[in-house]
Amino acid sequence: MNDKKADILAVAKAARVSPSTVSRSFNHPDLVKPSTRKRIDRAVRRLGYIRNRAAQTIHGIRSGTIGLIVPTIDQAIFAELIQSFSDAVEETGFTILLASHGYSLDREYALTRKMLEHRVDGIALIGLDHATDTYELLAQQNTPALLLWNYAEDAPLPCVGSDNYRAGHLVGTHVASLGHRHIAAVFPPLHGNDRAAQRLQGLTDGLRAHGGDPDLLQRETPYSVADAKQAVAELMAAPRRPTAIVCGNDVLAWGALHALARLGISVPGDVTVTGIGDFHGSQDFEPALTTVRIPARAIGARAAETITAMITGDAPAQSLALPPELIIRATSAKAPA
Amino acid sequence: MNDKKADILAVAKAARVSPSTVSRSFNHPDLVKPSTRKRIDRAVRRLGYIRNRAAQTIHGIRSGTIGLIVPTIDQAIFAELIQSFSDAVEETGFTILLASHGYSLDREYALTRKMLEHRVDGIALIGLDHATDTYELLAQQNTPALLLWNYAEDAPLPCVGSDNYRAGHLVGTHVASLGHRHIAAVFPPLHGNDRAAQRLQGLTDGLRAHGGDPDLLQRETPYSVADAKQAVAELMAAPRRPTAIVCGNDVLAWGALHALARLGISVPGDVTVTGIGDFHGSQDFEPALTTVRIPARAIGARAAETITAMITGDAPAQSLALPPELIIRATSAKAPA
DNA sequence: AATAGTAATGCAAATGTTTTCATAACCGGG
DNA sequence: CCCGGTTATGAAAACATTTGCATTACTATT
Repeated sequence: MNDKKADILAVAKAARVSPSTVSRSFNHPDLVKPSTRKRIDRAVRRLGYIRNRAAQTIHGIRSGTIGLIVPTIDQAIFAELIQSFSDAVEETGFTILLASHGYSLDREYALTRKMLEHRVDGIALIGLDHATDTYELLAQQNTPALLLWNYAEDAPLPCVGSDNYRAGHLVGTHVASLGHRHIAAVFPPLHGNDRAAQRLQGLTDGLRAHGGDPDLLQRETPYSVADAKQAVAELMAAPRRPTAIVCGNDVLAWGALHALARLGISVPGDVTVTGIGDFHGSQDFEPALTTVRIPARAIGARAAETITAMITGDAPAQSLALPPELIIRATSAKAPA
Repeated sequence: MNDKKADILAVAKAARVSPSTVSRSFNHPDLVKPSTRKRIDRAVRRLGYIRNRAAQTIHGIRSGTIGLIVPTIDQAIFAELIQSFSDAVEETGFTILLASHGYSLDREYALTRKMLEHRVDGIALIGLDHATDTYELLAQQNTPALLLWNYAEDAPLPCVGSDNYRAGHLVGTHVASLGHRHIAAVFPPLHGNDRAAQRLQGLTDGLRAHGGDPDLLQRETPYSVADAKQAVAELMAAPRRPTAIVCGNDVLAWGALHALARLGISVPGDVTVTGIGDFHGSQDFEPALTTVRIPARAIGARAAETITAMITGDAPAQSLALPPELIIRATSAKAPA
């Protein structure tokens, strides 16, 4: 109704008390007499007053926001992570300031700055690999910061996530132990994506660890079912077909599976396919996908706990490893003779 | 380095100018002499000063944030929408304050309040169906508000999206025109989800419009591949099998397709399957999914344009309809005789 | 060299809260 | 009825900026 937005002074006047009392009635209700509190509440409702967090924030009071900077939102797995992080964080009253940088570490730096301008109470980044500027900025501003998704003992900041090297290693040994020797790796671009790079490294080490020196064909593919499908179709058209296709993530694996279905190639009879991630849907794919489970929901939830604890100072910053787990389903089998 | 965070006064002192000049050097650089600007910049860098948007905001300056409240993030289609909205919005310098309410309109109201406390410059909600409290709040605070995803002429606020009734209608007439008479509708829960409800209504109207009174079996299923797969498996075990399964969205359709693959039922030979949404991956599914395209990316981008225009006052608020489009691929065919 | 005009800067008030300290109101006991 | 002790409230300073107005410093013109 009123053109000007109601402020605490207007409420005070309407309730015939001082601004201080109104403020107290919000922040320390027990300090104000129930009857006046009621009067204030009525005034608040009548004027449609909404507290101004910006004004509180300049008093050193927490802004109630946590910055979350991700490479991209539009990916099954990050969506799941963001969801669980956001849920857990909201429970403690925080709101998320979200931004995505599209795998550019420079943009990530700029976004981090912007988050700090907004005086977020904490900030979470995906992965371990960030611009040194970003690390310096975070260190200097001493805003609680947390790395999500990856885990490494020697990370420069506390981190909550899975060891992606280990995830790759798990599929490497699995595939090698099934006797596969001609293997194609279908991975997303490695640039600015430490997760993928580590998985690939783990994979090759895992394959080698099992003895022999398997023939590993590497194939870089954008993150999409369509691209993976296309890539695998080409792969199978080549003279020397791989007997196993290991994919950098489940989406790529889905693409591979569709390509093979289209070509009438039997999975896992003729070729083995594996993913990494265990996204929604992989379990119920036909055939069900063998993959490595990265516990996205758990990571989001635990990360939220960790960062809120860092903010409130309730607990010291503490890294947390949520181990990946090999899940053998119906797309992997012994290599054909 | 410094324990206390640097403020504009510290910068002013370090650059031996007044705070006003520092402020101006940020906001109206043309008003300050290049040489002093340089001096200030050096001081800023040396002290690691970061502007405090909270302090600016209480001057009526925009907060530079836009609130986005969605039912859930962890869904292919919303993730895509959030991504494109966020990209477009970031381009104009805004940052997104994100929250999800899990299909509870009460929580949505509470979140809206919280966003207003943060003094977002604008606020976007998904769908047309909201608590009257929410509408009143928005009206009273006269914060620019926008409804995303759905389109309706008579919406109580400007909206940018697709007509979901029409989307349902498109598949209804398509399926009916193929001669199907025994049809199963696999839809998510309708409660608090006007999109799904409108699609279903459109579907039944579309089916009827084509003459005859087809036998429509309705089946409510949570939003997941697993649940849909299960539901369709049960559906096909029943004595009287449907010849077409129309799904409320593509994820459900994927589940249906997997169930049918598992049962060895031919698609589209024995049964037709349709989705709604045209998510990433539907095109490359094997067989490729017949669906209705809801242009999520376009909606996000146009919505971002619209709301930033509302905020800056550059253009009057304007609803925008992005029409859904029937995409016939490989999962739909004439009903078997 | 004085002056007008402009460019650059500083001063101080204002923004919407919270909080410390001070004061006023109240309550029961002597 | 007064007094000590709570309990409830108010006044004013503080928070980190921006901005209108005033002032100072230049520049160019006469």
